[in-house]
Amino acid sequence: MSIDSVLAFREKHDGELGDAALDPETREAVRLWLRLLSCTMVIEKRVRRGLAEQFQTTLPRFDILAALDRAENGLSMGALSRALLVSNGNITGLVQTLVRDGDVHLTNAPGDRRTAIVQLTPEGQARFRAMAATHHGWIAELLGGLTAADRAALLKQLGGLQASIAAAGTEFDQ
Amino acid sequence: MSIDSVLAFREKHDGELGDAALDPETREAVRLWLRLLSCTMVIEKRVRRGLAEQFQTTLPRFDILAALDRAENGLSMGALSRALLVSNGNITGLVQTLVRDGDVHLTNAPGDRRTAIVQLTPEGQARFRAMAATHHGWIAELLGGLTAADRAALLKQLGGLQASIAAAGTEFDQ
DNA sequence: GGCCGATGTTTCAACTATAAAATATCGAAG
DNA sequence: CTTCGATATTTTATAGTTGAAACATCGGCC
Repeated sequence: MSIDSVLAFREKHDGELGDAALDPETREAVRLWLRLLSCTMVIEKRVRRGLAEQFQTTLPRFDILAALDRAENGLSMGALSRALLVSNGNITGLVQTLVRDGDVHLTNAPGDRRTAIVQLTPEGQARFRAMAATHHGWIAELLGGLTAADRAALLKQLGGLQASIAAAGTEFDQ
Repeated sequence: MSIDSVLAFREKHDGELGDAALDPETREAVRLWLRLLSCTMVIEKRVRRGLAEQFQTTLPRFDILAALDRAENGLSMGALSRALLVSNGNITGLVQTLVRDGDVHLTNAPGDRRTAIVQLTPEGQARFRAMAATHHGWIAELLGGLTAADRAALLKQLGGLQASIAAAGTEFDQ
């Protein structure tokens, strides 16, 4: 199945929720959510496939390397977990495989024997930067059909969505 | 960790990719992709948590029920796989648990003994519709901070993104 | 010094997910 | 009819993912 046919299918069924009586505002919100999800999943699939085929690695491993490359002096397990929005236990397993492969190494945080600091090895950093360049190319390709103005507008609207989500989140907390 | 802090972290690091020399257009495209991913993941997490806590079910199972509720006369395994963008083998396992729980049943396609047709049972449909109503409420809540105009604009822009992805996809195919 | 709630990490069971190989059936060409 | 490429599904091996429980350590408080 091509990416085309996926989008065609999604588009065809987009919004046909079978909800007899549904407030139009809610209906539109759900429609928006389904489209957001569809876009994300298709791009994610493309990246996942590329990482597997060209670099024999996986997206979660790549994500960890990316987070570590951004951080100057490594990150703790907990910080990685929060940065990538995944559970603590998940990070433990992923970091173990990265240690095995020589991409990262673990040290103790000075003065706190609980926290383990994960850092890129030089080889890990080199491997990551090669992958990142290719990865950025895929993204540029997938998003290349939009004009720079389109991309800027979408970025801004998504910023508004983040704010909306955050506002809903604070309501839960109270 | 609250949803707030997730977004705060993502926002803080958004775009800081550590890529020394990177074409500004590509850099912006990657920034857009990260923000898209962040929004999707946070919403998905909220839905996943709600389904687990309030209905003791999971997002993939809900997705299958939703696809079947949309389709009038059931869907084949393959059609479900394509509709949900997941692998065939995955569908097999998920449908098995839904059959066990009495939400769906399987019949043979008339005239083709290869294809199995999955259909909602009356109980499955009733359970799904109750969940869907609550689900729509969560979405409306998370997206409620946007104006109707914002949502419409975002929907349209994401349509453009789908077109861009599809265009990139056809290039791969050739 | 010793308790003890809070914090950081790992372990565990259950579930999702994929690609590739295996199985079953179809349908048409000979 | 029967062979054979194509299609639909399941099986298998490997990896990700979660929440909750278990474990380890911290840091204040008495």
